[in-house]
Amino acid sequence: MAQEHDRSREPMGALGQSCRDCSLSELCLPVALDGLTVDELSAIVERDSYLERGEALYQVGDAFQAIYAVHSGALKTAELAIDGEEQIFGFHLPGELVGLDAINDKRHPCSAVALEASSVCAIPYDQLEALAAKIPGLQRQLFRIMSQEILADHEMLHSLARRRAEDRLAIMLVNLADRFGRRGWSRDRLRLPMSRGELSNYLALAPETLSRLLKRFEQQGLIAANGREIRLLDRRQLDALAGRPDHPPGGSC
Amino acid sequence: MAQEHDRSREPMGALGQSCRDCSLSELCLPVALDGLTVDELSAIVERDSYLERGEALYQVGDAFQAIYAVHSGALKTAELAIDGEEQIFGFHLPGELVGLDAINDKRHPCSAVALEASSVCAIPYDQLEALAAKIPGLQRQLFRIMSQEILADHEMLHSLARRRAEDRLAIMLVNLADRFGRRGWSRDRLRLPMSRGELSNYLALAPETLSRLLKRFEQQGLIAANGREIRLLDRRQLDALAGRPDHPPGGSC
DNA sequence: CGTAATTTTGACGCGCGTCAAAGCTTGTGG
DNA sequence: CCACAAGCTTTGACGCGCGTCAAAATTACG
Repeated sequence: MAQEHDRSREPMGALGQSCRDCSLSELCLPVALDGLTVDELSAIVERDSYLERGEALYQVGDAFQAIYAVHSGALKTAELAIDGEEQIFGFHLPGELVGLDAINDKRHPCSAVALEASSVCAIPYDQLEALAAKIPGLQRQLFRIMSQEILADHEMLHSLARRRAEDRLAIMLVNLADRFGRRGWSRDRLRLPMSRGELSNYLALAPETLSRLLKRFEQQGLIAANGREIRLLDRRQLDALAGRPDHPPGGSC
Repeated sequence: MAQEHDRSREPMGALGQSCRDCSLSELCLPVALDGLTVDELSAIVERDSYLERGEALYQVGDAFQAIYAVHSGALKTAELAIDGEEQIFGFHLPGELVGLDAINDKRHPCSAVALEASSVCAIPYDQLEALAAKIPGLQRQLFRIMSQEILADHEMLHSLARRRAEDRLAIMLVNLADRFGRRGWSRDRLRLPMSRGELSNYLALAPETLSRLLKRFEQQGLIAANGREIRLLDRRQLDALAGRPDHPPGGSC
């Protein structure tokens, strides 16, 4: 549960199915909950369920029963716009939570779909709420996580709305690198879990524009791209494009 | 998104200074908390503090101590971008909460400034958290409010990012009308609390573009604008532009 | 290995930002 | 109560970033 320990580059190490150290880290991480709490939390968490590429964890309008912690793989949340086009709301990497936006009206406002073979833990919301009422540390932690999501959304919101395409891509790349980095992967080498089309969709760009930008970044020596493999070669300049003077870990999106 | 109960159309009724029914309505409204809870909540809420136009409730980086419920007037939350430009994150109308994005790292990530003479109630966060631990209904309510904010942000995010200027303005107008409407004001006649510059800033438009759009909307008979007074003349068409088939209440921004 | 889907490349056009300047407010001091 | 200044808001002219359309090149997958 400690942050930033430099894990092996093996995705999940030898932890296998146990939810304790992987998927729940978002809940346990920032302020270490004590062992008893973690045990109680583990007790209500349902065993991993597996999703194939393209399989939905839930659909728009489904009744809200649980929030989910991504264990391995990656998900996208999306809805269909009026014109029938998919609109991607966010990507969810291992260790992150999905479904927080459904608490209010007890229905999922978007679908969650696996980008690749993935596994997730379900945390039944009723029980989580009850447990949070019993354990102040957990309640606090939940408030923090939600606050963090609100903040990250605000930042993404304004990045997307008023930065140029170039900046948005830089923001996205360092954001992903940081989020993978937080889970123990390399901070300057990443494998994108989403297609170019999905990425451009999320960034509100035409796929063509994204393609051209990646090429330009490569020509400028900022990155090296090979399919979904991306290496960040000039982190300082990318950070500058992304509008951060130094590089504190970014928010989630 | 709160749900559509039809209150009296008088702005604040005769409630005067009492925080009980006005500023805290966001906390009490959707699922009525019982009387005892509301009393306990009222007990920890600090008396209204008044802000003049342009006065800051808090600044970027200030220590987080309380969340605030807008009682009257209106606030904007904003930060200064790298280039020195102000970037407006959101507007906060009577009955809405400000400061939820500061829970996570105990510092305000943006400033909150009064758009006009305003009054707010401070709700000390430590005490709120303690009370929420004691009263499950309140905890649940807080989770709901935060979830709602996350959802509303997601919606605004994608509105701003991938809709045309025209659509964004329509979205904003119906959004504001709904939010005022929820507080008992007219749903087709509103007085903007923010300047054109602030509105265009929030919508990520040039002020000139906003001006031209308003003119066009007027020529098309969608609205009647006179300074900050706006009348929505063709709600159906505005909803269509905003991308809603019918008009469910919009999110907050 | 063939077919479909994805990604890349090029040509072109439009929406919206930018610059400049003219109204139009709002506030302050004489 | 008017004069002048310092905003705001509007209007017009112009250019560029990025979307759109079309087609080639590459990759993914049965």
